Amino acid sequence: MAPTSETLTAERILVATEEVLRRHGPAKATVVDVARALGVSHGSVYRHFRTKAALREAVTKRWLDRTSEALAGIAADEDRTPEARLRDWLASLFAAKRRKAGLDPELFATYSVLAGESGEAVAEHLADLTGQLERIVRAGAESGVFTAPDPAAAAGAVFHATDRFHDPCHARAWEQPGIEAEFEAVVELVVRGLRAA
Amino acid sequence: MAPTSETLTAERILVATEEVLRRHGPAKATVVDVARALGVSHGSVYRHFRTKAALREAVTKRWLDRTSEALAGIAADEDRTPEARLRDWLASLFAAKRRKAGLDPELFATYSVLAGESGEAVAEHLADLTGQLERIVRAGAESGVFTAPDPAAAAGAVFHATDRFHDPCHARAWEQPGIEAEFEAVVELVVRGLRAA
DNA sequence: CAGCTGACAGATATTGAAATCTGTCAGCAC
DNA sequence: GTGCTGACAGATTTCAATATCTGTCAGCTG
Repeated sequence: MAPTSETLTAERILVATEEVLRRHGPAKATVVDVARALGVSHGSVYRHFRTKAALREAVTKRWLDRTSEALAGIAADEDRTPEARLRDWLASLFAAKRRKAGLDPELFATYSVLAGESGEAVAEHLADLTGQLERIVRAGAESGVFTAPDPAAAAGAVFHATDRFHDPCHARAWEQPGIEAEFEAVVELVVRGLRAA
Repeated sequence: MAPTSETLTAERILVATEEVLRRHGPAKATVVDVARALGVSHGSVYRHFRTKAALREAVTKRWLDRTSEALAGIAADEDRTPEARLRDWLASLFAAKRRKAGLDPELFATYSVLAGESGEAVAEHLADLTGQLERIVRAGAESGVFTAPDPAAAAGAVFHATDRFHDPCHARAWEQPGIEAEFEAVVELVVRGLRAA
């Protein structure tokens, strides 16, 4: 790593940390590695992040936020019907997770470990995602195509019912044949459950 | 362990293995330990189980079968409505898992590890459970209270939609406050999804 | 003085030698 | 003969010594 002479910023540290995690994996990535990659002493890294855990959590947050952004657009697209948005949102979430897990399993495993450590960042991320779902469910309830006395609870139920297709602990199942059909069947069941009686 | 002079049977070995697993955990339980507990040489254990993996799989199978049996009664109770049976079945499965995980977390973790190793036994167990669900769904479809063109697929969807409440990888969530409400919301969504349109 | 360095203490990880385990099998005992 | 033993080879695990890492801070540098 060329020790560039730019100012050392939190941003540059995060980029370098991602690279170190990609190369070494979560167990072997050290703060010293990150400092070495940046051509600085490891003491300097601690000037920007109080602990190694904080650094890892910041990296995790960036990674999770990237997923949320792509989905926010679908949730907010008021031109489409709530059911179409819901199906698209769930399919996009599943596709994104599956693609990441399939393309670079080691990196995905790395981030899964990080996510397991970063309770706070993950909780925020999940709240963000169910918030997006709630927006769709609420739109459906208001236009009368969904029945949902409590849109927040219904959004949570939809999210949990599709856990198998977005929770990293099920990543191995995403490569199995027939997973697409399983996904379609669950989405069908969930959408039917939301529809106005 | 008293070296009883009874004949060495597969059954006795399995009981001893469960005890060793309970005491030592999955990582440290050895075939030598099992033999020592029985007061025999470890060569004798290999007379009944070809490999350590086979022994562990047999123990896992017994454990899984115990869960299935309790639920089979609910699924087969033709005197009750399909919806009542379905709700009861799902609640019983969740309650059983939660109780086991909460009562003795280490033992539960032990069996979760074993289950992760024993692909074959687990696949059979899952097929058994979805078979029970299919029986309930089919009864509902035949009596007209459920709409399910493909009862097997619908049963699979119900099972996967409730993954969060029976898959061991979610065990930590089962202790959190509000999990009961989450469960109720998902079951409600699923039951509504099955009901005749 | 603002930002960085590098040495330090205590905690954690690595390493390689020694101990234990898995799976086999020739032979003992009943 | 049937069922068990115990020694064995190769693989795996343990353990303690060694090395590295985390987090701090006094002091250097520009």
